[in-house]
Amino acid sequence: MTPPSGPPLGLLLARTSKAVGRAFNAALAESGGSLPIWLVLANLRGSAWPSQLELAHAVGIEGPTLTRHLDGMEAAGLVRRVRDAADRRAFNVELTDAGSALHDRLVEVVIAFNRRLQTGISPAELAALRDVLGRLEANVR
Amino acid sequence: MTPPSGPPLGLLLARTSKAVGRAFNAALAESGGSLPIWLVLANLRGSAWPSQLELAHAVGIEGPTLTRHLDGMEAAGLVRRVRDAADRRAFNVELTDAGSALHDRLVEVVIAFNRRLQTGISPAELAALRDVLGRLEANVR
DNA sequence: TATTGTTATACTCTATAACTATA
DNA sequence: TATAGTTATAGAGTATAACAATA
Repeated sequence: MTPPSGPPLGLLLARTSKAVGRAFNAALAESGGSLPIWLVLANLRGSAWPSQLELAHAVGIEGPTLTRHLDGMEAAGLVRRVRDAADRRAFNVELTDAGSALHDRLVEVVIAFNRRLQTGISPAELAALRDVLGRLEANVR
Repeated sequence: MTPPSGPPLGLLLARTSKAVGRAFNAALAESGGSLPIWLVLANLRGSAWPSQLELAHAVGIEGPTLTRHLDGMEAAGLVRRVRDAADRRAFNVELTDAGSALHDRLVEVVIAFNRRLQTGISPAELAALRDVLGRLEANVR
């Protein structure tokens, strides 16, 4: 018999992710980023998206929410919306040089954050964590 | 040598907690709750708080944010703010019967959610998860 | 003066519904 | 009619700064 230990797992997870999420956001903000900006940048770098909506869902948000972020990012000179020649309803979203540069900086930030986050945690523990996290997500899907 | 495996841990954690957090909120909402409401209720049941600010910090928010939640909860008849006789600046926040009843219902929701969340995950894995989660939080503090 | 809590205000992230322009 | 994306609007959760009442 294993007795229940401490707060419910959901609460523990919420608390941890709140703390980690805040620290992550703060780290990104220091370099001029944010979590959604980084997600968009990371999904843009390397992949071409057939539509903004698919990009949005890859990021985990709805279309209008992506529009808002892209508006801000375009105003900041990070991305460009180019009309698709074949289907003039669609846009191809492209990284500008500034967008690529920010992406590169944020990658460094993410790597450093990751290193800090993982301090004192063994590779085996990390692998187990990844595995269990994946199963938790599947359990609520 | 253990090669890097998959997305950065921070991203994985963000994604998992987003998914789990949404499902958790949805489960609480079905019974008329929300994450902050549940946190306030859970912290109120059992403990007496010397000040609202300490309650706020126990919940993980600032004073004015708690004021907002308490306003809503008081309007919904879940809590009562009673002036402290000894220090008339302070309020004692008390659960009403409706607040206690909601707390009881939400406890059930939380237990059920927890059960769903933990499906197929062994006690040893859960214990390891709790441990690692705690260390992750400490690493960013 | 210091503290408790509220008010005023604003920001970020999110969503749904209605609209425009293409197809 | 259907689809890609935007605009309009709204709501939840959060914070900081200024304030009132009390100590």
